Amino acid sequence: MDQGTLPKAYEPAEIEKRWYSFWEEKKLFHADDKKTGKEYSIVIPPPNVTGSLHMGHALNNTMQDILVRYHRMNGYNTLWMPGTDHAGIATQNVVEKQLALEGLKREDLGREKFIERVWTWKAMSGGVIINQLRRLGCSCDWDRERFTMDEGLSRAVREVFVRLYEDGLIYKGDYIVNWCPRCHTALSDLEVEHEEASGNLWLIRYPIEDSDEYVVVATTRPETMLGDTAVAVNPEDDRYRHLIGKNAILPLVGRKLRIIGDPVVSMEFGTGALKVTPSHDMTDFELSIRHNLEHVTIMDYNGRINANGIHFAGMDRYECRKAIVAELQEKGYLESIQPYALGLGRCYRCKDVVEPLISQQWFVKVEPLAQAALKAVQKGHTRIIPENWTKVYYEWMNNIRDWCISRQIWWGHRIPAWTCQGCGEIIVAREDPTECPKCKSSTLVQETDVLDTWFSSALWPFSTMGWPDRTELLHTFYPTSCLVTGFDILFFWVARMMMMGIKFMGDVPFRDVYIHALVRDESGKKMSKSLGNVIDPLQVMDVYGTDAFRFTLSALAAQGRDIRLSESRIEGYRNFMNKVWNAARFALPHLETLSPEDTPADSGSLPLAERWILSRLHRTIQEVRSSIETYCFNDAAQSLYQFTWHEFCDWYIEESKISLSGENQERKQATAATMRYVLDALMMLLHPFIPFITEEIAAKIRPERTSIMRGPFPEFDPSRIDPEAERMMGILMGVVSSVRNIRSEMNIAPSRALPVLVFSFSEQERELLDKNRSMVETLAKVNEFRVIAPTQEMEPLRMAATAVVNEMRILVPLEGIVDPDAEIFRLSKELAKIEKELQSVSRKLSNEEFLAKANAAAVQKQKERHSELTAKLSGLGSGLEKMRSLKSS
RNA sequence: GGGCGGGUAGCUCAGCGGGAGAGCACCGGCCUUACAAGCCGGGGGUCACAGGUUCAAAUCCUGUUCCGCCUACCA
Repeated sequence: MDQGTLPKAYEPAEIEKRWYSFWEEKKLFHADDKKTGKEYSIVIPPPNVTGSLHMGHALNNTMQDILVRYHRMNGYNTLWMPGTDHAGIATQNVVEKQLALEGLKREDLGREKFIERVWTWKAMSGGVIINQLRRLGCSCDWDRERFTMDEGLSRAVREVFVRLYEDGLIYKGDYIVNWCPRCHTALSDLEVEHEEASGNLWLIRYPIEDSDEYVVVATTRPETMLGDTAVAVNPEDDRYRHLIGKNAILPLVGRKLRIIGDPVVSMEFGTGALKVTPSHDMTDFELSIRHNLEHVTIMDYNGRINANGIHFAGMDRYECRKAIVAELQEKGYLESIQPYALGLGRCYRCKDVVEPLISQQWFVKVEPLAQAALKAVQKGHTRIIPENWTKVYYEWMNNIRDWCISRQIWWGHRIPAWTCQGCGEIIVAREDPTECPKCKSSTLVQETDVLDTWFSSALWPFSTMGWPDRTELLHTFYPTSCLVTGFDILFFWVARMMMMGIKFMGDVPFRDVYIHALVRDESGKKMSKSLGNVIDPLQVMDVYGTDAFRFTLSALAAQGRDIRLSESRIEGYRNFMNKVWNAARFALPHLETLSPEDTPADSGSLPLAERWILSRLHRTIQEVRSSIETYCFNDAAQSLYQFTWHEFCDWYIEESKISLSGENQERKQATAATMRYVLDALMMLLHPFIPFITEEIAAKIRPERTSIMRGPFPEFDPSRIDPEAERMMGILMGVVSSVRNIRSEMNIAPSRALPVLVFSFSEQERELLDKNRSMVETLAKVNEFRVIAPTQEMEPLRMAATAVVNEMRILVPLEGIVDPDAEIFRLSKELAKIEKELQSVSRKLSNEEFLAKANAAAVQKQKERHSELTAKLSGLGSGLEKMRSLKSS
């Protein structure tokens, strides 16, 4: 309670550090393995070990922390499972870059040494992002931290692979895949990023065998013609129908190409004739299966032309393109070149242009898994929030293609499959086999490929809890309560967790999936290093503090809309932290006289301001609770901001100064008790959003309490809702505001006290004003406050400014203070506004249909408005008239 | 090509059937001892455009247009 030492401005750095280590030390993040019946659990979307905290992480984890802290405060046994992802390609790339600095390639080390090197790297740098999450205030159960490559999780991966294989859901074969010539690995469809690029459409003449005719094909990749094995046209196409069944001759190469008819060929595009390159194009590959076409591979894994490429062999793909075009031109095969915007596929890791290539890969047959995952959402076992994403989810699940899970890299879970050198048998096993079960040969060669990183991530909700063992943890916390994630990994990750969870746990992995927005820069662009538009969350936290940052993210996180983050917004919420801090600085010294058990009395026996603030507080409690429970974090943040600043600080604290500095001990006590109660509740309400500052203040409010992390979160108490108090405070605040307005518009110095005269028809109102006169006097700086019934003579007031509140007429005598022109101007402006409003209300009320069809409450409301506006109009109107007549006399 | 989201105050965005809101910026006045990172007051918007439904539309429906994102085998 040493308010003297509280700095004037909130200084987050030391406080954040101190509280975080306190929480960890006291094990306050710990979840109990044992089931209590009231459980809440979230598994973190594991960030890449190579990662550094970016805005996406910050948003994602702030929301999780809000949910987790909220539930923990509400008495739930709450688990937030943390960990990191081994991020195959990304991590391998990082370490390879490091090696490159030493002039080495991974091949120079060999597989084993290289992997050792990656582990060393992980030990040194893998904890960075975890500590950054701590910095953000995340209340994860750190003792349980997992890594997708650790022993337990690797066992889960292996178990899943074997079972899927045994169930016939994993197969190996030669298929066309997306190949990254830079990373030397296959990529799944999802790992290819599509972008538009400017290129050309080359039109090439293919002569028809035994004729003078030729057919013109269109291509964006002329070099692939070396691998053509057919020409396809649409069977409906009158231009080409007669050619189907004939042969074309591949220019430069001389190979005979069958001309086939297939409906995939679009008649509108290009020339309507398609060159078919089964080994280097997805569509063509499928055509080749349908029409039983030969495969000619012309490119190697480095993107260079191989021996099938006649004299182009050895060239790089782009070099070859140039050479081919030149030769086609020279020999008269090139019909024309048209500029064309084409879709380019790039590797999501290294951004190199992906080549479709045929190679031997492992696949998961996903359709049955996807159908189950789809049904689970349809049946409501998992809710997707906001709902519109369910449609996207269905769409994808229905059009899903088999998942290529093998990657030709070294860092990852090695595929548990062996080929017997003796008989060729493929062995897939949980334990490393020593001999072939078929021919007993002991020369077994393990698959060199590793699994797609997302394969292990797909198991995350149960592998982290100890599966395949039936652990108590799984029993207690699976299915998890909620998954919080961005839509960018809906397919990569969420969909696959659904499939695997249902398959291996027999239940969905989470009850809710909350999909939040993306954080973009001010102009709406995705933040990326290459664009140079990233705002670094760590820097933001350094400058403005973690709480301010978290509150900003919460306040901006409206469902279904991306966040454009601007620094001024963060600054605004930093100011809010300061406001909270100073409210506490004000309040704390006044709470010293209270005993620990003092609480506000029942609302019936409290002074008006106390009844009012308690009523407002409980409305806020209700709003915050329901907003968090519906994932409307921005609404919760807004309610809290509004209540704290514009009700508690602007009005209640200001008003409390009167009673706190007064002589009435009982009144003083009531105010202090209420203030402590409200401030304390406010810290609890704010805690999930801004955990540090609230802990610090809460500890000063009640030093006997060690932490508010375990709650209790304030309960809504309907008996505190007091519409009458709200109405009466509304009147008083209206009077104060109108006097302040007159003062400001009339250019009267704030230091100058004013006399005020109020005419009210209502005895109850007069009593209210009379009883609370000190509030008006203090807050509006009034030195003489008279409240009278309108029957009494108003004449003594020769010149006064007029305001109307709730049918009360408020007069501020201005004689000798100010130029009447100013008042005439002010009133005219105000009257114009009211007239316009009154017009629209009158129009409604004179509309028979409105009266007949609108609901009663709406009509009643308009009637009330009408009388209020009429009173205002007449009050201000007569003020204006008087001002005018005084002026002219 | 298909799908989704969005166009509301100078900027960033809430609101999504009955009186146009917030933060920042702007204008005027205040160092009123919790806070100048503050206090008090103020100005500012045919809610993209056009139709329709309704007693009533920023809010619901249809169309147009512009922007963003996702997805796709038109080479």
